[in-house]
Amino acid sequence: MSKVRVRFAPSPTGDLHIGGARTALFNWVFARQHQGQFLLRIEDTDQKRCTEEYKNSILNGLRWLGLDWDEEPVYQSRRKDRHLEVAHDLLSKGLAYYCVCPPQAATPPEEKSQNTAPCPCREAGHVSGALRLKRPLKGTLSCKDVVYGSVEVEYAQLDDMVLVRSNGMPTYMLCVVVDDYDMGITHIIRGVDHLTNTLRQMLLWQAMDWEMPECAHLPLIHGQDGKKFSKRHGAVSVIEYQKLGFLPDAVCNALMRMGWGHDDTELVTKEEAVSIFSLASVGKSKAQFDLKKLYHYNQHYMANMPTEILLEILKNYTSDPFDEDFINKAKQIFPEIVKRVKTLHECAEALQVLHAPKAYLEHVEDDAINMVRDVLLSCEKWESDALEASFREYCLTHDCKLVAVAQPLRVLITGKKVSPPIFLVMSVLGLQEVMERIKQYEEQASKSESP
RNA sequence: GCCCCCAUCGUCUAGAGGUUAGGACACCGCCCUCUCAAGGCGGAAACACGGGUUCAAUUCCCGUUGGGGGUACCA
Repeated sequence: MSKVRVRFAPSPTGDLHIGGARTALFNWVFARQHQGQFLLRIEDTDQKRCTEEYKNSILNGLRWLGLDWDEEPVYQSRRKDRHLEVAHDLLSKGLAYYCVCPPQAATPPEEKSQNTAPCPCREAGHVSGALRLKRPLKGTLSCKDVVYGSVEVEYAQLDDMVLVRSNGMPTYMLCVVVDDYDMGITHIIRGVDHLTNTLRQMLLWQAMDWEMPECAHLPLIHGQDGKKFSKRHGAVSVIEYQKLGFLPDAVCNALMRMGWGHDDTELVTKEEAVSIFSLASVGKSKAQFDLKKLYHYNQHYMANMPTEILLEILKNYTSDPFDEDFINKAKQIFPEIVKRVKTLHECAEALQVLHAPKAYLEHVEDDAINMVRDVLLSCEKWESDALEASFREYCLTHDCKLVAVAQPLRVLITGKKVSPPIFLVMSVLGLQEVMERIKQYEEQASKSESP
């Protein structure tokens, strides 16, 4: 087989969305696994809807996911002359004809049932209008899809697709085929929503006598209600997931597992997928995007990432100041933080224990404060285990449970009812900071008590 | 309307002509425990329905139902 060349061909009419990202990912994995090329083609022929911003957004989305592409992206809009050249070639061969019928966009669905009769313009010999491809009228068209198997449709069910609009602009159908051919694409991997398009485009490949690439259609991704994944289902674009604090590895893993499975493999990076992926093992049925699972993957990848790297990512993610002292302390409690958070956002929030609390969610009795201070001042080693031992000893001699002192302590130090292990937090903060926080609590408490 | 496609726990999926139908997320219980997590153990939870083929079908075939996609001089 010739060297694998696949492409991802987004239309820059919006950000890179989940479905597109999955298509790109599968193409990327397939290309890498065959030491082939993963190419990009920007389908920007719809002048009205395509923007430079969206194009950049899509490219950035791909970069963020780590889906690096080979060669310069192809811009479909810049290839108009070539598209027209092919169209005229078809015309001169008698395989296309000009049609002067009015556009059918407004045809009501109920009138479309008998819409397959050959157009009279086929033999009329018009010299202008919309250029249509002359399809065979009898027989069946068969597409061998790697995922879906053999898909057949009667030629009669298809129409004579427009190659060039009456305004002289080539259509998507023409552009795609010409570009795929010129780019030397060997495998077309895209969503099943293109299955019918593929069938129609085959006619064009045949008319030009070009060898059709292999096809693999991917099942669609749907939202929780089973409907097509849309804005109603929350975040749709990968950029939004980035903003929510997800890691690219987590998003890729979630995407990888939609429409594809490999034994009991749940955790798989795109790099790992390269060695075990197979187009043939892609499933046929739709998948619903599950946010809960994405949270789980994200927690996994955060917890398994080297602290330094994750801190660096976090630094870029938040606007919080990351001075040397903060980073130093953060590193110490990180192993405990990372078990408790599912996103970068939560992680940054959890790290706030390193700063004095701004508010207190519970009241602490004076007795408890005094007790805590006494024990703390009696501690000789300012270290997590030693601190805990001191408080345990206190509990033993005073016949109380550790939780009875740990909770007031937690509130005094963090202002919250939940936190990472409080003795660890204290050990990282240091005696002075801990004492200051207790003082802060008292000041704040006395302030709110006085009228 | 017409054409095409799909159908395993709530969700993502594994699976094979004969399995106690497996895993993961979520959920519930227990353990652990300074809180919350994490972790450990356990639990509930699926082959859409009806016909065939077969000694045997959830698996193969047909139909029904349900869902999805397409049906443009959009991409």
